[in-house]
Amino acid sequence: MPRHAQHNRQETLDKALSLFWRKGFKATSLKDLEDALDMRPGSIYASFGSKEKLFQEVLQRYGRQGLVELERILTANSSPLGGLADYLRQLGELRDTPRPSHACMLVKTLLELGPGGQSALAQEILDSMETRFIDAFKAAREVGELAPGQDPERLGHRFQAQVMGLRAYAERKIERAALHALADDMADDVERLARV
Amino acid sequence: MPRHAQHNRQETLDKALSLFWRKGFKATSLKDLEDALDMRPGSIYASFGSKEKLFQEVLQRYGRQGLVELERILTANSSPLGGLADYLRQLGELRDTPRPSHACMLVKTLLELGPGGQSALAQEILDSMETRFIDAFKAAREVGELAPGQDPERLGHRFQAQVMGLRAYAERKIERAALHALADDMADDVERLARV
DNA sequence: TTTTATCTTGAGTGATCGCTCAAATCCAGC
DNA sequence: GCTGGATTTGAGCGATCACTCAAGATAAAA
Repeated sequence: MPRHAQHNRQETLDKALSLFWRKGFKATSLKDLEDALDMRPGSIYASFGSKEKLFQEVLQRYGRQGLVELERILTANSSPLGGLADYLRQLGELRDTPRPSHACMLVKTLLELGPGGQSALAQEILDSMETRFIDAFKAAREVGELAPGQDPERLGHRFQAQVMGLRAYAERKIERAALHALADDMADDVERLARV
Repeated sequence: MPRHAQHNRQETLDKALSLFWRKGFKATSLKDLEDALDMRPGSIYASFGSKEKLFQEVLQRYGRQGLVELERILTANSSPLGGLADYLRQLGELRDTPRPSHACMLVKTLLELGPGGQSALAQEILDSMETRFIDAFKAAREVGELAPGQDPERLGHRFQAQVMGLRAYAERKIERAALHALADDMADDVERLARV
């Protein structure tokens, strides 16, 4: 009996993701979304409830993709420190590919909406990322790759701050090569943690 | 014959700075400004021209204050690398004092308004900060504090990215002590560049 | 073909946006 | 006290905001 939905939910979320990532939450108007999603306001609200709920769903999607990508890189390298270094080097290639924004959407959201309320989900996802970084440093210690005096928690916080800085830096008008150099310097420092 | 202005321009700019720094450009409405500045729309527009021009003027003020503060810390330390390390350690105290936001207003602006157009001034000021960092590293090299193999430009980019990351990190719900530890770790690394 | 449950439409809601301007207000000089 | 020129006021402008809902469109079931 039912008429089937004309829009694929995942594709629609990807279009919204691109828009929100580029313009931020407040600067993205319903009009913008109508055009990008090729949906009229009624459909958007029937599907997602509100602009805010749509944004949360988009954030979830962005976060899940980011965590998957991180996991991919870490498991592709048998060395935990090497995996973390690879992750940084890959961020150095940010400017090689067109993207809605070079900065991290989670950080953009955190800075736009403040530490409370609406950006709570962004912070949760950032916490997940950081936890994964810390786990990698713990793995490095257990494998004997990391000097025993090093604290995985502190290294994880530090790594997270570096990633946030690198990606915010990438949002500036900067040359491709300079970003590569910056990311490589950071990656080299991570690998320098390995005891020789 | 003229009636003298009722508002002090610098004090007014400071109030606007607090608001814009906390809420960002788009989320700060004229109504917010009217309340915070205790001015009616006509006065605001007579004094500053537009919301955008007011924001630019506020950015200038923020940038100048930041550059002065950086200069103060660098010149207070006879060692260039020590001065840069001090700057980082002082950022570790961000959460000890109440502020409109713990994140850097220039980075918030860059991420909110994108790399083009309206945030051009924010990028210029970030460039000035970075140039000052690079000059400090150059000074360190000339004093013989820095190993000759090190490139002041790259170190400056790296330092800038670290500061951006640290301050974005500080915007998260994080404990005071954790931010101190993070800043100290970064500062120690800068001082470790000194040849022993 | 008709029915029916679901999805989509888009004109229109009240609220708020940045902003304007004629009138009111104010104070220094006469 | 009066007057002239600068400042301040605030009602209100058109545009846009997020959002609603009655009506229309669609396709599977009867």
